[in-house]
Amino acid sequence: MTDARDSEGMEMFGFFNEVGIINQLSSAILAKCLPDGVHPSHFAIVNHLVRMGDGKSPIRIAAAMQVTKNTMTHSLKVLSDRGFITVEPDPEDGRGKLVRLTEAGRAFREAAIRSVLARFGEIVEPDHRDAMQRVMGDLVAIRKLLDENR
Amino acid sequence: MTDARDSEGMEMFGFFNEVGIINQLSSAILAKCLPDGVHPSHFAIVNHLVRMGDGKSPIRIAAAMQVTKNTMTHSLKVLSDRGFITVEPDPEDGRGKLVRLTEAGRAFREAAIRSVLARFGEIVEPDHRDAMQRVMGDLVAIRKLLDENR
DNA sequence: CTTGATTGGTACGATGTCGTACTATATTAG
DNA sequence: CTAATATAGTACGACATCGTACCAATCAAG
Repeated sequence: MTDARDSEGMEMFGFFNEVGIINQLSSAILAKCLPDGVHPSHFAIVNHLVRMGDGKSPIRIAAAMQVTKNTMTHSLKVLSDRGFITVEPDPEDGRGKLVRLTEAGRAFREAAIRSVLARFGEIVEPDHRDAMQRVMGDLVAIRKLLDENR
Repeated sequence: MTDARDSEGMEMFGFFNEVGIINQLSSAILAKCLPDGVHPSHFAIVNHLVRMGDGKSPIRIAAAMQVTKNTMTHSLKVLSDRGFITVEPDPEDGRGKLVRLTEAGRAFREAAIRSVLARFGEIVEPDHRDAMQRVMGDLVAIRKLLDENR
């Protein structure tokens, strides 16, 4: 293995390392803004249903959230127990179910977003907003690449 | 809440979302390149010890890996059971321990890096390497920001 | 129509990570 | 020197996630 190859590889490791740490730290901050027992992944599901519309099947949500259907079954149970969603059989497909938001779910999302934006507003300065905007294009390209090679 | 603020917030969500997905997909790819039972976080510990030098305490490694000391205790047990490291009492501090790499640990790291670089070499093209290099500076700045506001 | 293959969902166990609580050692204050 | 505090590590339980296995319903081939 040549030195050139080695350093190329190390650059990739460095990139994924930074991404991992940013993900971990941002998730931790987000978690502190949510009620006890509500995980960032649960918030992400509710947020997705508000933005993309509810009445979707668990497996479609799982695909959108990039988790397995097992995980989605578990997460939906948590959200259902909290009263944030309802899960009912799909009348058009005996195998499927349909997930719908409740008013409590929408209210939870509103409150969570207010809390999270307030917290990140304390932390993130205009420079960093610019940086995020600047890198988005490249990040999306890299995400798509990895997604295609899953 | 104004529309302007809303879109700013959504941009931040978008950024952290992309970061989360990239982290998840890259970790999944990395995991497939490692022996059964060896988690990416375990590889990261061994890699860190090779690059930064071993003979460190668990708590220092935990800080470097951005995990709790609980998690590090567990991970070190896995690595120790595999024979990749040794964990011995620190002769200079009765509370502490010192972690050292074994030859098997170094060999494991070499093999893992070869395997991972080969796999990513199949996937990542020069465009993407450039993109990673391009965004590194901004990512480091954002990571440091979050780290300071932990 | 019947059979085989595919798909949506669940059950169970394993694992990584975290939070709280605890022990043992070290450090500092008085 | 003694007492209070801080630090390193472990024990235990909780939880999100995954992989394998499984069931039920749909779809496709004949």
